[in-house]
Amino acid sequence: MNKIRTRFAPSPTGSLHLGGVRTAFYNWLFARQNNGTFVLRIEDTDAERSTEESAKGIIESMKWLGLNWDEGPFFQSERLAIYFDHLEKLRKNGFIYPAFDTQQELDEMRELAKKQKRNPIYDRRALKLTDYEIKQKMDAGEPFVWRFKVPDSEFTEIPELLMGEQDDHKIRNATIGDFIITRPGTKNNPGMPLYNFACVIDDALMEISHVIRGMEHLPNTPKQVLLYKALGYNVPKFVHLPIIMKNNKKMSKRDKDYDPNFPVSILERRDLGYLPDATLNFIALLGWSHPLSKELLTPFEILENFSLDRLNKANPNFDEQKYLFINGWHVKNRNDDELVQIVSPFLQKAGYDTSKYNKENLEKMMAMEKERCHLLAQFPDALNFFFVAPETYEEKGIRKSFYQPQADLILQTTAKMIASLDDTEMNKASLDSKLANMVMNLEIKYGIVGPIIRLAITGKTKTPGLAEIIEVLGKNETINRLEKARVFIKSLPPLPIDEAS
RNA sequence: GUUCCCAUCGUCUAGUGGCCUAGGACAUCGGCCUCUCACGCCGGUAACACGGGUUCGACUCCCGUUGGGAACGCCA
Repeated sequence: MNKIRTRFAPSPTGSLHLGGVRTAFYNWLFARQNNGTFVLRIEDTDAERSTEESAKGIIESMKWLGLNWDEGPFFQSERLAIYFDHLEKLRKNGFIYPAFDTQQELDEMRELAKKQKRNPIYDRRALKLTDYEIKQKMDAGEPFVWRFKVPDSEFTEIPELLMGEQDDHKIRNATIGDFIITRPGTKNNPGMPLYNFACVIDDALMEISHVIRGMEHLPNTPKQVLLYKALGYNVPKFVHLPIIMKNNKKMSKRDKDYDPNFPVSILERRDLGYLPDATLNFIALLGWSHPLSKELLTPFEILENFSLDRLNKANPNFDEQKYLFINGWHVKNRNDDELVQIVSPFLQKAGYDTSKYNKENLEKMMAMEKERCHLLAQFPDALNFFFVAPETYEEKGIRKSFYQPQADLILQTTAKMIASLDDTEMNKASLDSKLANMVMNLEIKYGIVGPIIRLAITGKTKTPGLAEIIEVLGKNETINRLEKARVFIKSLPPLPIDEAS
């Protein structure tokens, strides 16, 4: 059996998007799983739209995701000589012909076809040109493109593994039309190869065994099959993946109509605090399922269980809530020290001085918040009180807690209790019992005491447990904040009568 | 419009003729846990688009209808 070789072949006309990630991932999985080879190829024959920056972004994205490739990255712009050799071969063997039609003529043809309610198919007018006419036009320097002459045979068979009938499906050649394989050029200045042409040559030369790509390429496939055959190359197997939908239309990088909070660009997701493993996990599930329906998976578990015959054919819908949920799961399954590494940049970006705390305390913060934060970008807000003492207190909390008649007493008692602690008692376990003791002696319910202390030291009503916060915050800082809150409470105006109840 | 593709809870899906009074997950709604929030746990609501066949039997096979999507570029 021949070796499995797959490829990911994006065009560098923008950042890598989530749909592309799935294509890349499936190709990567299939290659890795079969001990095959995964090739990265940048399809940059469109000089106008391609940018070096995009290519770099794609490569950076692939690395960040951990989708390592074995060969490449190849750039099509560096392989032009190869394409022109093949062009010459096709020309010699009579598979292609030059067409001098102008843009306007083509537009008119399309217009007419639309009016006649049929598919716009080239009418082969250029084929009627005599050799003499062609020579004259070429010598005169008229620009032309090369068109592939679709054979008269009735069908083109596509070796498609996923879509369509179980048997290879067949496309009627009459519906294909003589397609263009090069951009306009002149006799001495050949035009750049077009997608269908360059792609086939590269896939053939790189001995790609399985072309796994989005469904939008299905209509290109019969043309490409024809090209493989004309060139005398083996036709690979094709797998056309259903299209990922968002709000009932194709999720696309060209669609400028999307919510900036939910970017399609993978690098932008990374900057929002989505994890590579989570992204791969979520995206893998858009069209594939684990044999035991497991859904929270590491890349390794996906690799172990992936198979082409568990692919789904219907277009999946991109569900942000599920992506977020899966990200949250991966966040809370990270080790605390790993989290310190990846979360610290987010804290620093928010202006917090992480050097205020040692590694151990930073890890404790991660432990406190990792079950609460689904995105890395949520950590700064969640941990802000560790870096900045509260300036204000949550309005709701003030009414509910600080207006309690015993509030000042509670804070005073807490401050005294903390002050009495020696360093060996500044840990979660003893703090928990000291706090419980104190509450017992106070003869007030923890449900009242807790929120008051919490508000005083964090300014917030929703935080992790008190003991762990105090442990990390330290003795002096905690006492300072308690005293500051007491001052604040004393300055509080009396509660309006109608709210006093 | 033409060609092609697709069709199970709101969403992602399991299901390859009897195991299905259709399973799981997200979301949602109750409850438990609890110093708050979150996590976690328990439970509820919720789907085989429709119509014909084939068959002893159809979510599963066939045909049609309807619905959705993609392509129709001298982009990839």
